[in-house]
Amino acid sequence: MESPAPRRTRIQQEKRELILEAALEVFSANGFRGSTIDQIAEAAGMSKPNLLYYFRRKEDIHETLMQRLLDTWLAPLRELDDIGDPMTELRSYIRRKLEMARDFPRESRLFANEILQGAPRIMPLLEGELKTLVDEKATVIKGWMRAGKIARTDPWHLIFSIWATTQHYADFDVQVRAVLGIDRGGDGRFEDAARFLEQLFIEGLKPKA
Amino acid sequence: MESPAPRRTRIQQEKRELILEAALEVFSANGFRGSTIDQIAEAAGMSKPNLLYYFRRKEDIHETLMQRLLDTWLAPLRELDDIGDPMTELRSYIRRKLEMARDFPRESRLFANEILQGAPRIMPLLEGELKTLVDEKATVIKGWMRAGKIARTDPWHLIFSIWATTQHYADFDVQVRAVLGIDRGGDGRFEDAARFLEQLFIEGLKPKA
DNA sequence: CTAACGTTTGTCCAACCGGTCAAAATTTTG
DNA sequence: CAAAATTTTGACCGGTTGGACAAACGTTAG
Repeated sequence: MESPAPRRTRIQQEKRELILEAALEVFSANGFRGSTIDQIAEAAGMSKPNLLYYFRRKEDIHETLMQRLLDTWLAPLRELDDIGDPMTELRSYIRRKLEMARDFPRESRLFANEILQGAPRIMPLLEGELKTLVDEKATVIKGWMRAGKIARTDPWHLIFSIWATTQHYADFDVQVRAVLGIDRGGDGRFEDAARFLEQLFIEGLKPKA
Repeated sequence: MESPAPRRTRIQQEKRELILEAALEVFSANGFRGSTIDQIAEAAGMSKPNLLYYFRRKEDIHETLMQRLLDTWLAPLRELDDIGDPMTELRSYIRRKLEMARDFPRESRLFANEILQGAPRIMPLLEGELKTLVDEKATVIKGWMRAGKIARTDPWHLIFSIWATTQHYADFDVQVRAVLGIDRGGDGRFEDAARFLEQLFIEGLKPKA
């Protein structure tokens, strides 16, 4: 499956890292087809042929980026665990996801771009790894519902709604800022969002009687 | 501002419509830069020069599409009115938005694509028309809160969360279907989503004591 | 010093893409 | 029918882009 241990020098590691950082910047702002190798090379401070020495094809950069992305992107959901108090667990999950939207908006946009285009390069991962993980967590949530800890609803759509509301602040950032205006669209918007989402989900999921 | 009444023949009207329909299909699937005039022309069943006879530049097609889009896209929010019961109004708004995600996913994706790229072509509209409309509706919602009809929260973020959760089912459709799997990812997913969102928002916004 | 290896760059190419143009085909009008 | 106006197309152009390549540069080890 994977190229077996591509044995790389320290310089290669560093340069590849530099390129990936530059590519994340460029891809997330312009999409895959909207980005050129030249742009990435310039952002990484090297010539185009030099960049192509480290990544043979434009697609290779994108692929490497996507693979790394998925791991870190799903980390918060993996942490959602059965041991703590359900409401607390959900609140932390929402907070962590919102923090990721705030701290890693480029990653969020890269991912959104890929899904919007129909996920041509990561469809197997969605149907495999992602589905498995979500199904597993849905079972956990169902347990909480059966135990009367949170209100009964559809766990899958609950997860979707958390993804949607939190990632919205990364993917639709320009719209959020435009609507909030100069005064309310500053750094405080994430705290406002956190307060609102916490209230919405906590109240919306309180077990009924 | 606008070209004054471009006096078009019936054929021109029809062909332009045909092109716009084809362009919506192509743009929403590949983004602006990811789409070629040839693709659109082929989807519209005509040659590239012929298409360029009706729209001089690729950007003109996109611009026309975006202008039309915004009107229909904001219609549900415009309908949100002060006269009815607040909870009923909000529930209808959510339902209408979700129906739009179901019935016009291409429009939703076109819009998402534009925002993701930083909204280069519609920024003025976001800061102008859209912000004005949202501010106006936020005032209405604030009135409901003061009257004790719904819980007190941030009206802007409430609107954002409705946008995010409903449009998610259009923009991230492939992911939703991949995660739900064959059995649960069929046509019923919108009804499940409607039920879940209704519960989340209704319970989450019930006035406290 | 020099051979070997890894790195960097200038140059080039073929494919693609947005858009032009003039001529041909078609439709409309008198 | 014939002239005028509109619509359609093939051929073409200049700029961009992904990628190839060989030569140059630098570094390390014998």
